[in-house]
Formats: sequence, C-alpha cells, structure tokens
Amino acid sequence: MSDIKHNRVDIVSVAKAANVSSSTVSRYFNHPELVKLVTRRRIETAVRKQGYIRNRAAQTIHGIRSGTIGVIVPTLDHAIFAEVVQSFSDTVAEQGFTILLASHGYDQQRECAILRRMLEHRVDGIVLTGLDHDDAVFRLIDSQTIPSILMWNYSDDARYPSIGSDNNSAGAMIAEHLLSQGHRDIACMFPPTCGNDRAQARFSAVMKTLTNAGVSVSDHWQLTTVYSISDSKRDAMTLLNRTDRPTAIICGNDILATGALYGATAAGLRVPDDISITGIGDFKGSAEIEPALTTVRIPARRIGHEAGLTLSSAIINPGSVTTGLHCKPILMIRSSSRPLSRA
Amino acid sequence: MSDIKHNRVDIVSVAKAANVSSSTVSRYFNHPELVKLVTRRRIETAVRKQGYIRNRAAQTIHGIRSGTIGVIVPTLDHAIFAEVVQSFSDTVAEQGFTILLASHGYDQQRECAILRRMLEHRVDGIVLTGLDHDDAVFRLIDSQTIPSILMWNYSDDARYPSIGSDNNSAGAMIAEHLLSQGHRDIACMFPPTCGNDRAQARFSAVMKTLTNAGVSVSDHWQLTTVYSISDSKRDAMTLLNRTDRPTAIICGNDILATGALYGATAAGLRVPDDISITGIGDFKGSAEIEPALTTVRIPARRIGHEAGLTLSSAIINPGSVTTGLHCKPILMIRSSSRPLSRA
DNA sequence: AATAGTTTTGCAAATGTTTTCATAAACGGA
DNA sequence: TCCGTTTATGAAAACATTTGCAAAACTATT
Repeated sequence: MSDIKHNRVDIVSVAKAANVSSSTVSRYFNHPELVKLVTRRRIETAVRKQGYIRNRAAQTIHGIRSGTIGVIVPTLDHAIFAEVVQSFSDTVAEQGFTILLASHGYDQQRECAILRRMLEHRVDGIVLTGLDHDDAVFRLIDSQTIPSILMWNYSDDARYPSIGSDNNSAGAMIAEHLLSQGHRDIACMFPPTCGNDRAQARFSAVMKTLTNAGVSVSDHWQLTTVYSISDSKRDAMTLLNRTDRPTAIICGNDILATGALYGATAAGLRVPDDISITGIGDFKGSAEIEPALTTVRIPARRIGHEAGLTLSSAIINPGSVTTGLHCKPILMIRSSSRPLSRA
Repeated sequence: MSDIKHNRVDIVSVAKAANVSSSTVSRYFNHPELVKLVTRRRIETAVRKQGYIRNRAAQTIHGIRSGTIGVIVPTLDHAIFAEVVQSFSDTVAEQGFTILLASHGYDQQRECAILRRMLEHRVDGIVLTGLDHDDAVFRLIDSQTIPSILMWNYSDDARYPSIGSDNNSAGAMIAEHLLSQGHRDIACMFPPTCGNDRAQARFSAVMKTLTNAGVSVSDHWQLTTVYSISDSKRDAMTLLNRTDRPTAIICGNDILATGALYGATAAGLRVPDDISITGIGDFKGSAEIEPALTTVRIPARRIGHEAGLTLSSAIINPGSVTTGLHCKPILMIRSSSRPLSRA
C-alpha cells in the first residue's frame, strides 16, 4: 500500500518526495497560507503516499504546546468521575487537546508520582480532582508554569481556581430539607472521610446544620460505610432492625443511599412512609430507582464542561486570569423522603 | 524557592550547576550505575535545586518509547467502560505507561481522527474497543509499526489480537438459561445495534438460540431501546400493560434490565413470579438490586487487566507474538428469573 | 527591459535529549 | 615506577522538527 513503510518516514523524506525542502513541508502544516498552491498539492500527495504522520514530540521540544492535558482522578470506578472526565475530555477535544488520564486510588503518594510523569510529558495543563492535595503536589505545579485547576469541588479560597460544587452547601441543603420536613431523629451514613475532602465537607455541613437546629445525632446513628451497595444495605438493615429507629437517614452519596433503600425494604419498611432516605450526587439511575431518590445533584457534566472551557482557554491565552466557578448543587426532591406525619 | 524558575531548566543547566557535562546527567537518569557515587550526589542536588523535570518529548524523538498508550473507547458514561479503562490503566501504570484517553461516542469518523492524533503523539501502543472499526482505522494502524489490541470483545478471527468476552456466547447463555427454565413467550429489549458490534452479536445469538429451540419472537416483542433506565422503564411498562404478555424479557444489558425491572414493578407485576427479566453485563449494583438481577457477567476488570498485561508486554518485547484471550462470560443466576410454573 | 515590490522557498541554527566513541583518571600487579 | 585494565567522563553527532533570515522567483510598474 504505502510506498515506504516501516523505514522512517519523516518530514525530510516527504520533502524529498515532493521535491522541496523540509522547511516548506513544515510550513505546509503550520502556516499553509505561506506556501504556494501547487507546492501544497505536491506535498499533499507525498504525505499521502508515504503515510506520513507528524511527530508532536519533535514539535514539543520547540516550546510548542504538546496538545495534552493531564487529568488526575481518584478513580474511574465511581460512575460520577467517569462522567465528569467524559465531558471534560469532549470539551477540550474540540480545542484539539487529548487527555492523559491517570487515577491514584486516593493515594497521595501516588498522585505526586503521576503528576511528575505528566509533567515529564510536558502536558499543557493539569486538572486535579478535589481541593486537598499533598503539599508536594502543589509545590511541583507551582514550580512549573502551566495552568492548573481543581475540578469537582468548589471553594473560593482554594489553592488554584476550582470548578465544581461546594460540598458544604450540598450537605447543608439536604439536612435542611429533612429538617423542614419535620425530621428530628436522623441517622447519618457516610463513607470514611480520611483523604476524601468531599465526604468530609458534606458530613461536617450536615452535622453543623443539624446541630444548629438543635438536633443531635447519637453515636450509634453515625455510620461509616465504605462505598458499596452491599455494605450499605447490610449496615442500613442492622440500623433499622434496632428498636430505636430514626425517621430519616442522610447518606453521604447516592450509592450508600441506594443500599440503604434496599436495606430498608429488606427490613420490611416502606420508604418514604416508614423512613425517609436521601443521597447526595444524583447519580445515573437515582431518578429511576423505586422510590425515586431525593438527593442533591452535583452537576457532573456541567462541571466537566466548564472545567474544560476554563482550562483550555487558560492554555490558549496564557496571559488571561483564570477564575474558579461554582456549579451550584441542586436539591432534587423526589419520592424517597416525605414530611414526617405527626403522630 | 527554586533557584532558577521559569527560565529554561534543562539537562544542560543542571549539568552546569553540577559541574559535569550533559552526557553525565543523561547517564545519571538512564544508567545511574555508570556514574560515580559522588557525581551522582552532586547531580542529585542540582536537579532538586533547579526543580528539573525530564523532557520525554526530547527522549521520544530518539526513538525511545513515549511511555504512553492510546486508549479509544466509545464513551466513559457507561460504568462498564469506565471500569475496564480503570483496570487497564492501573495495570499498565505499573509498567510505567500513562494512557492517552479519548472517546468517540460511536462515531467512526471521529475514531479515525482520534487515532491519528494519538499516532502524532507517538503512543507506544493502541487499544480499541470492540471488533468493528472503520477500514481507515485499520489501515492507519497497519501503516505504523506499533502493537494494537482490541479490547472488550473476543473473536478468534479478529483483525488484531482481541481480549474480551464473546458476546455471542453471552447472548446464547442467557437465552439457553431462560429456555431451560421453560420460558417460551420471550420478549427482547436491545439497544440500537448499528455501529455497536457487541449489541449486535448478543442480539443475533439470542435470536438464533431461540429460533433453534423453536421459539419465535414476534415483532412487537422485539423492542429497540436506547441505553437509559428511564426509556427502558417506559418501554417495559408499555409492553407489559398489553394483554398478551411474555413470561420473560431478555435485555441486551443490565441498564435496560434495571429499567425493565422498574417498569414491571410499576406495571404491578412481581419479578420473578409474574415475569422473569435478565440482563447482560453484570454491572455494579446488579447483584444488589431488588430482586438481584440474573445476568451474564462480562468480566470487565479482568479484561482490562489482561489487556494491559498483553499490550505492555507486546511493547516491551517487540519481537514476541501477541495473542488474544477469551475472558469467558459467566452466567449469574440470581433472583430476577425463575422456572416457569406450568399452569 | 529594467526596477521595485511581493511572494515563495531554502539554508542553517536551534530545540533537549541520547548515544557512540574517545579520552582521562584511577587502580592493581609486576 | 611503569604498564595494562577498568571505570568515569566529555565531545560531538544524531534525532525530527521549527523558524529567522536571506536568496530566489515571480508580478507589476514604468
């Protein structure tokens, strides 16, 4: 098929075939308006014939952008991160960027190593997930000159521009919702908060809101449950089979809430008549589950999209100032919660 | 903090600071055993002081591996692809590779453009999702000299080594399961099959198995439903509210099955007593849903892992022959299906 | 046909590394 | 002390590009 195949086809072999200098071929790609039409044609043919593909590595060492953006997430296993990565990737792809993706599994050590590797690849920008990172991570980025943003969470005093939702608001919103429905006997089920600033913020906002309203949550109603439907189902069952039973459970995310929903059903309770259950996140499927889950939507697609826009424009116009953006969480009142009927 | 900051810190500035030649610094990184301990120390200090980070782009133009693998998926929005990408990424990360990830949204045109961009980045290997791709995609890869594999599906006559599950088996397994339970009035709910060889293979295997058993599926029991819980819930309700009702629904994937489960509940039917519903995929949560879903597990984590092992070893030992691997689907009989009680 | 102006092209230097080859330094044995 | 090894280092070429500058090739104007 192709004339020359595995023997190096580079800009000079193309140049030779097209009977021009390599400079002209380079210009053909980078400033086509500077090369005469007929020459362009000749080069085009040679490129096609040889199957030439430009070498971005060689461009990059001239200080030209690599066209890659490093994206570091804790994991892709949670549907929600996959969604945010997807929309980020789609958005920056439109500007010609490709993402270098890696996940650290909540290991700060590993995050730093990954970041280093990405910098070696001379990514044009960096996206980190969440607000909290090892100081070494921040120092490393500071020592470079590339734009970086924090995606997923929002805080106006974050170390870099942050684009995402304020998990404090999210936690407060859901707690207020249940309070406004008259609930006072409230249990909480949250994932382990260490190294997870999101869960941490949600949890503390929930507790603060409840405390401010004069509601206290006794210790045995504070469940710590790993991110898994089966575990949360089990824990919810245990909780609900006790004689003292809350009228509502606030779950730290929709996965836990889904498990809790199943657990309540398995314990013979009806949701929301016997107990209200709420999530945070509004994952795919949360609206369709029976009963549809009351939750706080963290607008993942929007966050990914806005982050993509912000970062790519920061890369393209290096002078411009980059600001964060709060993608507000949205209370989604559905069927898994209802006002407490006063007995 | 760092001495020299935004002014080019490269191998020669490090060399100068350490009072050695740039060759020695290069060796320090690539063959440390060749440089004397005290020199190593000096270089180490200089590197730290200047915050030097190696430039892989510059290495790559020497024919050295870029350390990147291009991964092209249809989308990350389906939890299942996210999972396979996650385990692939983890596996190759151990060998020092980082993935360049992009999704094409089932658009063959776009897949080709993405591939081209990845080749420009001189990825060391390519992973495509599924067996079917535009001929231009195959030609492009053929014209290069890098290893490529097809992930997710398996077929022994695929164009490149394929690592994944045979969707024909998966479809046949689930159909046989329902037949063995005595079902004869069976409806099918599948996603649109165009450009989706997986769905296509599952569907045709199901139909073939049923036909061979003398069971025919009338047209209005063949539903085409997009990948969405709410759509499949709606379609299932419509189907089940008719007077002629199947005793089982075979769904093309677990998302459709989940929606169908909800739809059945909403239509006032009990699963599996009134109707059996099955999925394919065994997504996260399928085991925990009420009732737990009978499905065929496509072992996503295993596929990602095996694909990672295979591709990275193909990259590291260029001579070796790369073979595909069938990660067999596994029938997971749970509570959403049961033998038909003969009336 | 000569000139001035414009467009197109090529030469050569530069980019940040690696690697081959050569040389210098250190070492051990006689 | 000298010689032959071994070990450590540096000089320079190579890698695939881009780009500033200057030369060449056109065009238009007189």
